[in-house]
Amino acid sequence: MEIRTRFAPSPTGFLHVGGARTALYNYLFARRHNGKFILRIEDTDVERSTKESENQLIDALTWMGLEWDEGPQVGGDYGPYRQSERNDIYLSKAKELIEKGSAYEAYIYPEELEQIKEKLLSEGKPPHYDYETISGYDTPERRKEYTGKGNKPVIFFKMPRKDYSINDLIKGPVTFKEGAIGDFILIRSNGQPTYNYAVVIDDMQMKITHVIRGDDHLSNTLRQIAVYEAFEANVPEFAHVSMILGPDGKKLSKRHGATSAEEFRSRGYLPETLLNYLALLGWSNPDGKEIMSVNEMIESFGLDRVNSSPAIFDETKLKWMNGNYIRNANMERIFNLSVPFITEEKLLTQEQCQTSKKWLYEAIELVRTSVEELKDIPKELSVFIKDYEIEYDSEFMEYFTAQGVKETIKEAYTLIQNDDSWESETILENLKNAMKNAKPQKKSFYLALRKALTNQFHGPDLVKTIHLIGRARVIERLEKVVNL
RNA sequence: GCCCCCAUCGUCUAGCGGCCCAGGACAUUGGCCUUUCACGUCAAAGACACCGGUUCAAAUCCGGUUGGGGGCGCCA
Repeated sequence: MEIRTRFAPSPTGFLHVGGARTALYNYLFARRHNGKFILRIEDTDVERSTKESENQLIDALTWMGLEWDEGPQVGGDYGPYRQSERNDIYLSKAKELIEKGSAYEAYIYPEELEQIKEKLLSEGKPPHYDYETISGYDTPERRKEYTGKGNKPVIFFKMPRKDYSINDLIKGPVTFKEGAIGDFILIRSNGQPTYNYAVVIDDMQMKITHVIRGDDHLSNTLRQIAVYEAFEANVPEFAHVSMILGPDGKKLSKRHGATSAEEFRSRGYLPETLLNYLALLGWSNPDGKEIMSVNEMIESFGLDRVNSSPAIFDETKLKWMNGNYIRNANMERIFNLSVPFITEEKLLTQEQCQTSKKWLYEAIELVRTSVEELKDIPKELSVFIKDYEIEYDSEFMEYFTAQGVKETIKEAYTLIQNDDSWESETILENLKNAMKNAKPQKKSFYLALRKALTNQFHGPDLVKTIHLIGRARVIERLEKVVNL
């Protein structure tokens, strides 16, 4: 049988990292078994769903390379893949359930439901609806009055009184005792299906074999299997992945900082970083490998190695991993990805980036070793670009007045002035030659020189830095020190 | 209140009864490399929540306690 998984987000915001991980696991599982990965948009909540966030979701998924075989944009044999376009299906299937005696219409108002619940709660009883109570409102007069106002009846599911259990692929056996929940709504008064109903209809019709989703849906599973059974349909396998928590151990939310794939993207995270990190947040490769390509993940992915305990989202490791990927990625790609950050910071214009591409390329290649997010590239680059007022502070003077340093800098100044080639190799030669006579302590000389040129004591390779700052500015700055 | 889930270094995890006085990765600390910083590299420190069982033997199995998370919507 073909393995079919789905990722079913509701378009009510950005793509949360938890959702991204769920999508990843679904994708990996499907690919691992040569199955299909389906994207379905769960937009039954007309109030909160927006086309804009649907597009955002699709963008983020595309950015991560999580290609779906069926869904919006690509179509498929089991569409439509947007719940808002499947209303008649939900309605007709609900009618089926009514005929089977598993569901019933109710002519009740939301406020009345609320009252029932409050009353039960105040009596110390669980706030569950049941047919006996709800049908009490179903009188001929009531129907007339209710529909007279243009209302459509709400359709309730009649929850069977029995135990249910599943064998979750991650959690293991889970049993829900009889009476855990009461009757629940299938179709709202606005004609829209509720989540717990629509999911089942869709998963059934889309022939989903494995439902891999967040832990927060575990309790919902009870309702859902009841609906499957009412249709006498096969229940899919379930795999509930644990939540992602913030550093304080609470469910990861916006107050913890960046939580969406988009935010990480805009900070200069590479998609492979996010994918790799998220894969490891709850799953481990059998041979302990940590840095993995998506293909390597596909080859070794299995639900049996997905951890059942919640995980804290640790940006520290994410950052390290991104730095690692930035250093090892193709340089041309890093160049192209860096340009937007550079122009955004107004460090250089788009034109400048292209006309001095060779120079910029070299500069980025040099600073990429110390960067963890691409958004830090401009800051690192500024030392080669901006003009500095050099402060000849006491620390500088210490190095500058050290034995032989001043003379060597003078000598270097002369040699550099006569250097027309301006290649890193010749710059290095010049510096070495400059040291020959006065023989300064290497460290003092380089430190003084660096400070005189960049106003900093730390930075990337000095020779390359000199090369990148450019001959004119180097001479200009050297001139000042020499005349000190 | 009721139901469900979870519990190994600070963090992510390996471990599925003896190979574990618990292994790896990030972070931390120290060394090396180096003109500095970074990278890289080597090393150190650092955990089985607690209490009872079962067993010749438990991080691993069972029960309880505690702690954490999720759910109990005409949200998904």
